[in-house]
Amino acid sequence: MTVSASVVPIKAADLKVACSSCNLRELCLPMGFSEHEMDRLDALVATRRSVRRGETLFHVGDKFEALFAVRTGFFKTRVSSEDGRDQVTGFQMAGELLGLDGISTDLHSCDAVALEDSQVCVIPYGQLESLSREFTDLQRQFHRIMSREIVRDQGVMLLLGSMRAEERLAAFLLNLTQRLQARGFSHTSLVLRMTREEIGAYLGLKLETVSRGFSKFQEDGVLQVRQRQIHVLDEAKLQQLVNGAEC
Amino acid sequence: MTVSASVVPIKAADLKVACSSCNLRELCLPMGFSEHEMDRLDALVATRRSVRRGETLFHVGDKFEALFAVRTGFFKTRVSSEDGRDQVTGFQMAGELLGLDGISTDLHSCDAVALEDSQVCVIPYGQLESLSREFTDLQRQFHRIMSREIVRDQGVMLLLGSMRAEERLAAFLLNLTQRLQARGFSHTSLVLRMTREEIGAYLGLKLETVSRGFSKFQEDGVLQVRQRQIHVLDEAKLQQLVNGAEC
DNA sequence: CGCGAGCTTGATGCCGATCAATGCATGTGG
DNA sequence: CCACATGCATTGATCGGCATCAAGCTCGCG
Repeated sequence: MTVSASVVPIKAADLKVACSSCNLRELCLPMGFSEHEMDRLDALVATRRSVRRGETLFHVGDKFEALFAVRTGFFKTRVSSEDGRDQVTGFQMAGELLGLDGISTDLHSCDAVALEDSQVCVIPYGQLESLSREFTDLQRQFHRIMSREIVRDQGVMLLLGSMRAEERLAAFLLNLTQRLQARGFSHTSLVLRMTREEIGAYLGLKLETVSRGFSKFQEDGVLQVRQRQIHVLDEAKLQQLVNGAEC
Repeated sequence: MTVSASVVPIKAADLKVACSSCNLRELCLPMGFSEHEMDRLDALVATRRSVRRGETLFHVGDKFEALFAVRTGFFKTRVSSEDGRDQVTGFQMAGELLGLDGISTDLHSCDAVALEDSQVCVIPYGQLESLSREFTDLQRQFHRIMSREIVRDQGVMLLLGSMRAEERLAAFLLNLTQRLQARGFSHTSLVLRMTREEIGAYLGLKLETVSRGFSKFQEDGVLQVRQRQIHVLDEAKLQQLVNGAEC
């Protein structure tokens, strides 16, 4: 696995960035752009920022100024209730956008926490708005990304509102493998970047239930689980589990 | 295929509409616009559509062409899993926007169903995009609305993932009364537009649990419930219930 | 080596689902 | 007007899935 556990000594605000040469350009904001548009985007996305494992990219209440595109690494976003329970609202990997929640009130409404040492591209929001008034394709792509997030959220609501523990876990794993596959990784083998507890906080389950789920899947020959190393042995059955299939 | 509301006797496609004279203008898309901008928006939002109670404004898979602003009436949006379980993803009232899910793939990803006879303003999406390239305020307001939807969804995830039945119900009721209050209605008295089953499908509960919740609140002197007519007797306690308060 | 964070596994209990019966309001046709 | 059907809501009894509580276990790391 390409675990870039490399220590990031510099705070890294001035690294040269170029969407046009980024290997995520077909997944990220510039999806399908012409060369000219890509150049303009390069001017917009001028800086990167490094975030160490365990640190937050932004907190609830922070002023919103920019969106962030994950370049390397892995994040979770989370919201909390008054009495301290948190809900993980998503896990973000390379090419995915963070910070859309902040547009609404100019303040972030969730925390974004790096689950491993990560780098993000900083997209100053005011400039994105200006540029998207000029470039239809950028405007369109940006709107699609926001809408996609809304559709994703609908899926999570369906999961949380109507699925049983094992169904949720199966859906979670399939979603991860599909996104990893889109990034050129195996769709049968993955390393979880988050703890059982974080998976539980995402799926509305306790960590013990998540753990039992993994064990059950292993017994049933659906997965091979070794700590955070997961091998999908029977993808079809995993898919059946997501729907209402009995065993 | 798009049966939708085509059965409506008065197709109501040619009614004259004007955001500038709409009493929802401070809640809806044109929030805070200048007179000039309002005129341009009037040109954009040229038609209305009527939807009868029980009919759908759009279905999963319908081509996305326009957003809809609720003018009168009440809607629910819902998504369904393979095996037929549905999740209600939201309830929309006057001044709220429907259809944002469709931008992502040009196809709607949920159903929007009228819970009572309703009217919506039709906002052709292509035109909205064009106009928002010209008017910064429209662009900004539109982005805020999408972002607000994402933030709302985070709140629903928190509810579904971490709250108990009565907390969910209390949160639901408070949310409704607040939105009604913003529209000039009483915040202590409301008529539910949806069945217990629909509330349950939104909150991830069965209708019996919702019913028991109402009864419990009534016993505790928090609510007075008579069918769908609700009176909030103790708003503070309802608020406590939303947080983790033992009672 | 020993510590601690994270994980697994078992025992028990509770919340909400399920099953079932009844109540209540509205509507419809005789 | 009544008889009856229908859709929605309430309430009770029971059941089951997941939370909770409680031990150990594993592995990475100082």
